[in-house]
Amino acid sequence: MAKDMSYKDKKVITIGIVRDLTGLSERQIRYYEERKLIFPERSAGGSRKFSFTDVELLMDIANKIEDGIQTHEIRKEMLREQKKQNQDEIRRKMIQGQLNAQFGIRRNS
Amino acid sequence: MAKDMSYKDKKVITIGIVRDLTGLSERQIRYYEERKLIFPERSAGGSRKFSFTDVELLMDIANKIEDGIQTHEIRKEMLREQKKQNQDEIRRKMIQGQLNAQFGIRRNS
DNA sequence: CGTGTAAGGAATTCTGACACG
DNA sequence: CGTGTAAGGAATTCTGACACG
Repeated sequence: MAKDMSYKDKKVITIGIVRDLTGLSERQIRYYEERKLIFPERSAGGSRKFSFTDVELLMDIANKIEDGIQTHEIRKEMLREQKKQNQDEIRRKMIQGQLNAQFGIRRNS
Repeated sequence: MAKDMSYKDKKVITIGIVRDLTGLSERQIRYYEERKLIFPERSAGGSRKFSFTDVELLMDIANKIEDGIQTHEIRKEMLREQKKQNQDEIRRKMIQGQLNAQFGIRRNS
């Protein structure tokens, strides 16, 4: 049922490692979280946990910042992409629903 | 040239996360390293860094320990597998070498 | 706006050792 | 042999704030 995440999306990397992986400062990483560009999870004790996807996203963000794009703009971009992907998802499911209605239940929702 | 490791083999997970992921105690994890069953890397400050592959291996190890197999046996098993894989690798390269000699250089060593 | 930094505290990790069995 | 635990210290991470611009 629930999308069961590959390694790439598992939140298991602490901020120090992310710093080493991206070359960004911890300050920058925390700031981008504050601006809602990334969403690390938390350990029981409160430490941030990132995924490889987050690491890649951070590098994209860093590039855009260097190009002078503001975090607010980056966030809006990301929301637009998110919205588009959601719509594609809905469309896909509707088409699948049509097929199911005509030809019966199929595997792979 | 150098095998460029997928996410699965990157050493980026600290011991606390590995503990949560495997259900093992930190003591057990450190002990299996001491017995040369796993080989975490180290951060600049000395903290262990594991990969997802290590995490999976640890779960296999834990199962074998439960079955009463000793760490020394597990290590020998692993060395045997390692050896076999190396031989397969050599064989593969030799065959590829033969092909190259007869039909010229090909992509994908 | 984006980032550096010093501050103080809490969580994390490390090693070597004693214990049990 | 494999694992728990208390011990002391060092490395890691956290938050809120001041600074600059």
